[in-house]
Amino acid sequence: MLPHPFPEQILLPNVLAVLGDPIRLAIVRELARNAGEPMNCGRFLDFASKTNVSYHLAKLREAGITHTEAVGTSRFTTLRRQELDARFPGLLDSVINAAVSDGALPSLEQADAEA
Amino acid sequence: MLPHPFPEQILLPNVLAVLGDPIRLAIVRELARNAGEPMNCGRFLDFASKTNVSYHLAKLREAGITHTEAVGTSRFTTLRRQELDARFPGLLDSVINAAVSDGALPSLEQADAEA
DNA sequence: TCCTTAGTTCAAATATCGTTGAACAATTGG
DNA sequence: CCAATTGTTCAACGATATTTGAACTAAGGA
Repeated sequence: MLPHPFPEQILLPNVLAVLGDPIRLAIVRELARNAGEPMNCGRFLDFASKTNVSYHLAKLREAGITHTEAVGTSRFTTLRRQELDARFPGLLDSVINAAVSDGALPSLEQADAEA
Repeated sequence: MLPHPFPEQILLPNVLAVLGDPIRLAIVRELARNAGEPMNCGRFLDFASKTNVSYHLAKLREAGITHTEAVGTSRFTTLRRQELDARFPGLLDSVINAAVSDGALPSLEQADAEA
């Protein structure tokens, strides 16, 4: 459907550069928080505008960090955990762990707890 | 001497963004290859021009990834391993491991073997 | 069919980044 | 003192990246 890089096309410098943005890091943390549950674009509207979230999700997908699938009018995004782990062992875990304990990143935790 | 951020000033998005550059990643890999041995700026001239290496080393230092100390006319740079490990456990290791097995990055391995 | 929902695409503006050469400072050695 | 070595700083340029609003597509429901 949407273009996704093959595992061998996923490049370390690009992955790091794409993760090196607060909004994208917040999205990745949110994707990891309830691992496996696919999330649509609207899930991240607290982080940025609709059009901007779309831009950042495209960056994540093009870097090979996420997988996005169209279902109806929605697009469900998940982390490409296994592929990233195979290509760069331990990298995603350590980034997520660091991001989870980073109070400076935008978060949905609180809003979620209230729901 | 030169300005270095304190550990609590080292920010995850910035660390990732700074690591997300092929030249800086090659420098970090080189610093890690013979861990502990401080290296001067000239050590990296195969990666970029003198002025450009200086620029990238400053980025690494300002992000808190490296420590640079002036000795005579040279400046010796090392990785801030312990501080980074304490702040972001496993991150540096996984990045270095991934970088080591990345044939696309510029390398000094061959030149070194001949020496 | 019409309207709403979900998200993308485009062009434009701004900002930031990477690279270069020239000029500079500081230390070392003859 | 003079010259070579080591590396930084500066201004400039070109290339990317981020952000925005407006226009657009596609699917679903009333």
